[in-house]
Amino acid sequence: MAYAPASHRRTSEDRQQEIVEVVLALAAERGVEAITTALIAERMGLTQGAVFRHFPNKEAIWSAVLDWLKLRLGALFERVEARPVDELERIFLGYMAFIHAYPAMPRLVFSDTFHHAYPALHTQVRDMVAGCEVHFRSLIEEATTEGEAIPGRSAAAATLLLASIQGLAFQSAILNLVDDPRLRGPQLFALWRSCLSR
Amino acid sequence: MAYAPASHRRTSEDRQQEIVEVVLALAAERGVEAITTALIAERMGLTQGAVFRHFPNKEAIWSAVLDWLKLRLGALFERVEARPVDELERIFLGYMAFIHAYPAMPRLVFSDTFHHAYPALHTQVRDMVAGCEVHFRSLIEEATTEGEAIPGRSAAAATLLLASIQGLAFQSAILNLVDDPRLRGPQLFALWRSCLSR
DNA sequence: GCAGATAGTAATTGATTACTTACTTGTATG
DNA sequence: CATACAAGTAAGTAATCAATTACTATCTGC
Repeated sequence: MAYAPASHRRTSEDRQQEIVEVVLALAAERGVEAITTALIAERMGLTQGAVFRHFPNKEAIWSAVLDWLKLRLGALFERVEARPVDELERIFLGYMAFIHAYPAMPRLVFSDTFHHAYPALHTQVRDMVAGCEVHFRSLIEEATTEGEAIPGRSAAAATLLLASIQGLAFQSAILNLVDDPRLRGPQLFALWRSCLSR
Repeated sequence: MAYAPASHRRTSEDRQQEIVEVVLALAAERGVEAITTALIAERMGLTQGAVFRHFPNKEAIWSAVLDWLKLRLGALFERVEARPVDELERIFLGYMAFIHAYPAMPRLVFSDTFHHAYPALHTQVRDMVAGCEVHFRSLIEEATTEGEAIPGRSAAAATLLLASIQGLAFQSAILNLVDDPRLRGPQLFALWRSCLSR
């Protein structure tokens, strides 16, 4: 009777992907806090209860969103440039572009609420960030062996690079203090690079 | 009958200060999300309704907490060192100490929830951060005129310094990835400084 | 074409939480 | 000492929201 037409009926797999997309869009538009199962359903043209046909609970939704983000961000870390410093610049600029395209990511990652509500997801995020720093450090050490960076600075340099990414993400996605982080990227990376080799 | 003894009765001014302290402690222990008026009251040995004798609503509580943080952080920006780079180092290390002492600050400031729920407070935080960057930049320009920094880098250098503070605050207060940011401070500042003067 | 299985609805539930209201007690002051 | 006010209680309210339940329509494989 008041049922949606047949075309509205999709597989659970499709709906799961759709929910992830809707959550990313809603987080970008209205923030992480605003995301309720009712709002997700409304965006999809479904009723609130239908959401729970595709995910057992809200934590599972966040987990799927996190998986999606990890997949996308993970692609950024596949080696492209031969020279390690070029590779670091590519990743840095890629991060800026990602933050710009998906403000939901920093908003989710910076959400204290999120980390307290879902300890398992908190651990995932922490491991992701820690892994990123390790990757930076190994690239910097590679640069050191090639004579492009002076020795003994790789740990601090990796921390500085990672922290500056996070700080810019905060200023962009949370504070709306910088409209497009991509514009700041090249200048900032150049400055960071100057403290590597001198 | 079940009333608290006379000693428990205090002035509203005292209670306001007490509520701010309790909120800071609760945010440090259990995160920003966990803070409810019932929990605040419990910590003070009062009933939940009593909280609203001292603040008209929850936004006013957050506003008072923010005022307290601004007062404390503001003190950090009073000029102490003669040489601008020393002054920058003092502020940087002071920030690390503040983050360590009051994890509630980054948790509040990074909270997307907070910024969406209270636009007026969001603006205050944004202005605080923007002001901090301006202050950094003017100190760096001062260093430039004294020949301690090469020209044309003040804006990027200020952004890099501020962003690295914010990134470390995130790693410390949200991710629990670094136990004591004060230990990382000197090394990071030294690295940042090296890119000022080349 | 029929028998599951599955995606959907509609309504409800139970927990949480900011805020209110009516009343009570302590305290300072003239 | 009386009294007015300020700080507190106790109970309740209205709204929100994740999750459940009982039922229904649609698709798919045999």
